[in-house]
Amino acid sequence: MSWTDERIATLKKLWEGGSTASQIAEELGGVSRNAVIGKAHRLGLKSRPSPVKANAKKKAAVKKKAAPKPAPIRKPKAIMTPKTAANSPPRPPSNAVEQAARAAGANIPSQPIPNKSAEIPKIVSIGPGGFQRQGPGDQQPPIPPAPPRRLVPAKPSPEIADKTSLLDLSDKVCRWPMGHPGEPDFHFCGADVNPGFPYCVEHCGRAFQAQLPRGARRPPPPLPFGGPRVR
DNA sequence: CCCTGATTCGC
DNA sequence: GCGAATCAGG
Repeated sequence: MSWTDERIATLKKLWEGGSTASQIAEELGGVSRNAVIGKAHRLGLKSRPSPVKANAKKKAAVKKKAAPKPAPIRKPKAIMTPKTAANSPPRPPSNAVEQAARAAGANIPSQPIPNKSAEIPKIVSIGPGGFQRQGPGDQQPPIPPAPPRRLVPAKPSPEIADKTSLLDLSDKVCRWPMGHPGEPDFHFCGADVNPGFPYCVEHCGRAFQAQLPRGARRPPPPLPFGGPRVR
């Protein structure tokens, strides 16, 4: 079978549609899975989740078949025969020079990723209004021209304007977190605390299982998150 | 073992 | 250009 325009179009469609090479081959008929993959690559379309390529962890000195195969058996395409060619004996690479050259020069990493020496958890300081203060070592010279970035409003966004920030916490306000840390509008409840508790009455109801009154003495409630801080 | 895609290289 | 053979991860 030859690759007619129509067949190529089908290949493209299915390939980009997410079908596996096997499925495509079956759909097209008359071609093997390998043929499909080979054609796909030749067409330039590629890069679909490959089990092999997904990881570029360990460098594998890929040695290909320089192995002298006495009987190059080309089998009929329709037949899949289990192949067992374990070539353990060291084979003399007939193209050793080529391989050496390839190993030496041809394989240059296309991307020398500028590694930022790992990502160190940075301690940031939040200024009034929720701005993130810049530390002495935080300067980033390489942004001289005005970045197309949108400027932060002079006053805190309405979203969090009235919200209780970390710095607003005290023994008198409810520390119940609203939202999740890292979210833009993460804040704390901030309502008046239920005396003796880190939360307001409402959130005490959520933090502490209502269980209870047993004797005169109020048993200590189940401790949430390590328990209320007593100061 | 099966599956997958990637790659090589004789044709 | 084609695709079998082979590799290698899931």
